[in-house]
Amino acid sequence: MNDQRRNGQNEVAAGGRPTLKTIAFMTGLGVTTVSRALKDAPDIGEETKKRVQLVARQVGYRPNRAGVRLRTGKTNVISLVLNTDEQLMGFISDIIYGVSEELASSSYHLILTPYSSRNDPMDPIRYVVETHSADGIIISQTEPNDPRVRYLTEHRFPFATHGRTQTGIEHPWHDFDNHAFAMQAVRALVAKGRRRLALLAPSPKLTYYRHMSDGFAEGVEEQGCAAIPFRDAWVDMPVEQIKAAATALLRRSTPPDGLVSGSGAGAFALVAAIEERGLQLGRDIDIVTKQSTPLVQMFRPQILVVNEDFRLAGRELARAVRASIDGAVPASLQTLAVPDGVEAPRP
Amino acid sequence: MNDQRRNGQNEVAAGGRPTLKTIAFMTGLGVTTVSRALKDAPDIGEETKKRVQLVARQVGYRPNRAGVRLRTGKTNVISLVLNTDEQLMGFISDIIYGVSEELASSSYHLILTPYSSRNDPMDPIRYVVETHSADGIIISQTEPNDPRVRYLTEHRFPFATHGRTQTGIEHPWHDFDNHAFAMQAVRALVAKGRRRLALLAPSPKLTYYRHMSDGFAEGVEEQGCAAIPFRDAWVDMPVEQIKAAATALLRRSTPPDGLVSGSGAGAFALVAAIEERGLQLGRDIDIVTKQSTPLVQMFRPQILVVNEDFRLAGRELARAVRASIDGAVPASLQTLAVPDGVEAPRP
DNA sequence: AATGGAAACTGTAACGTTACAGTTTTTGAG
DNA sequence: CTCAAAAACTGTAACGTTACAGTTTCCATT
Repeated sequence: MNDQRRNGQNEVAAGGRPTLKTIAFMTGLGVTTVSRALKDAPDIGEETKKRVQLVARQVGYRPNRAGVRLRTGKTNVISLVLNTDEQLMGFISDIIYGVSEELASSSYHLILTPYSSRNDPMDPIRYVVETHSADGIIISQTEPNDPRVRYLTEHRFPFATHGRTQTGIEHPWHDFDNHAFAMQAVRALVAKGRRRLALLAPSPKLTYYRHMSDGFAEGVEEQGCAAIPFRDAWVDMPVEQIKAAATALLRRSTPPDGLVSGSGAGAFALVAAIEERGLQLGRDIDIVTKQSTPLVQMFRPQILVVNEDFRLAGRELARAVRASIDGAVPASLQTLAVPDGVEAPRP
Repeated sequence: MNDQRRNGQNEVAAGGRPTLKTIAFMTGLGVTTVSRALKDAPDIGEETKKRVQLVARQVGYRPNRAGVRLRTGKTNVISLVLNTDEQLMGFISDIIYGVSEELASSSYHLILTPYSSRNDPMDPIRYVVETHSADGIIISQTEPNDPRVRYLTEHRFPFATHGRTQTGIEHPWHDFDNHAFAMQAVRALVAKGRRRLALLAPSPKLTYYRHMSDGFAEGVEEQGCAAIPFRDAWVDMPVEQIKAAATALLRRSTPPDGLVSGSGAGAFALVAAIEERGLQLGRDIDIVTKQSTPLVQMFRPQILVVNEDFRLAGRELARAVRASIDGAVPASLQTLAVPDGVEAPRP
């Protein structure tokens, strides 16, 4: 606390952590030389570099982030912007873990920037850009005409999105091929003899709503079967509501005999509605669902699943922002995860 | 990039964000005065404070974090240390959201410090303390004799734990009363006429394993019914394994007629095993489970649930570290969430 | 009119780092 | 032997902030 003695030449940084000054004193070199030696600059002698690096390791030197940040403006931070109103979105933790995994081997720290739907989704974005509290941003829940993408592009602020946009802007993104998923799902259901299909899609304001809906429509067209509209239900609403909508759907005079669910949680609601109605999975009706954890599948082995790997998404997103920060061109930072195909029911 | 013109007096910070210097120039005051005026110091005139604060608002001044951090040593960051190997731990995102909520109104940023079980759980802790990359730490998965708690206490580094310890150290924590949960569960099952009970508990190395097991034992004793050991299965293992263990349990010559599950995911595995065996929930057997999302309950309305609020946990933990950083005594920063009681089956 | 002291304000230095513009030493070409 | 140039190294300043030690101004008291 009260560090009385001023150690003029600051030898070993009385008690505190070692700094460049500490190493400079120990090696008899200048602070600048030490700094440059540690970053392997070309104008420092080989022998000197070795010596400096050895001493740095011995004293456990770690550059002071505040010093670097103040001097260079680089924060070494990546911000993950999240909507904290999400219910039940368990996969968020997988994305976070994926991002963490990818950043672990780098000098980047991961910072979470939350926002609530009650506020403007632009708020957290503006905050990060204006205060420069990170070098790059990862955003999710991308919309076709996403103002965040426009803003970040205009401000030349590095970012990557989970999901594509239709802004016409070339930006870094990672996405799951929901078009392919829906088509595969339709084909798998038709292969099981199902002819009247319905899709539990994502919220219409998100970009991938179109992808999945289009894939579904294309599959139905290709297979020549019927598409039954699934009204007023999206994968990201509370499961009770999905269940209610599914119950209504099954009560129709001509109910579907095949369902496609855009999320694992949604599948639970569908199964619940189906069984409450006295129907039997695999006999009267079939479900193909996306899943990120084997929960549904373990529970109802008859269910058909397509796996979506959110950890991978996290890794790809982190990789993309990093490259973007390093100046890579956006077009080279777009990756699409292609689904493995529909997994057959378990024995 | 190449900012040629040196603006000696730095009026409005050529293009960049405003700093104290900017405001000093605009008000004709000294930088020190501006700094002190903004933090409402006693030796600045009222009139001056008003003027400075007005100008600061007008130009959108935000203190530069790197500057503050370098000068004062305060990072304004709180680190949440997470094990990224966790499978299926959807509630993690709720804790994160809770922490975020609590920090949103403060100057703190939330940073995630991940680690893998393949490494030493001490690594991330040491990293944060040694590099001082945060002012406080939140840790979870607390063990009875947790070395992290010892280390942080020895280093006088502010922290809060999700779960208690048996270290004898007074430290800030938040916990759910798992003892009470287990007792309530037993009573509810007995009230339904169940007499042979088994508990799906957490991993024995975690502190709350004892709490839950003891509560269960006490309830069984109180109600004078039988406890059947649930071997080799814990709530945090893959659901397939839990299901397998549950299946084995139900095959015993004297199977349980009442089950207590320490997690919502675990309950799914139990239901799966029960139904696969041809038993019917609510008729042949009952389950009481903790849940953080209404997934299980919506799916099987017969199930009895006790709610655990992880957002609340996140908020309490954030509050505790914050207070700890501000110098509050640990004993005043310990909160126990008492369960609301067993929720009756839905109609 | 002198003086003590409170109130209001300010300049300097320092936190740890790196860009820049040198300076010294060594090397080798002529 | 000179001298230019390359190699190796260094000091200063600055990033934005705040602690500290002043300094100035003004007013009440003697």
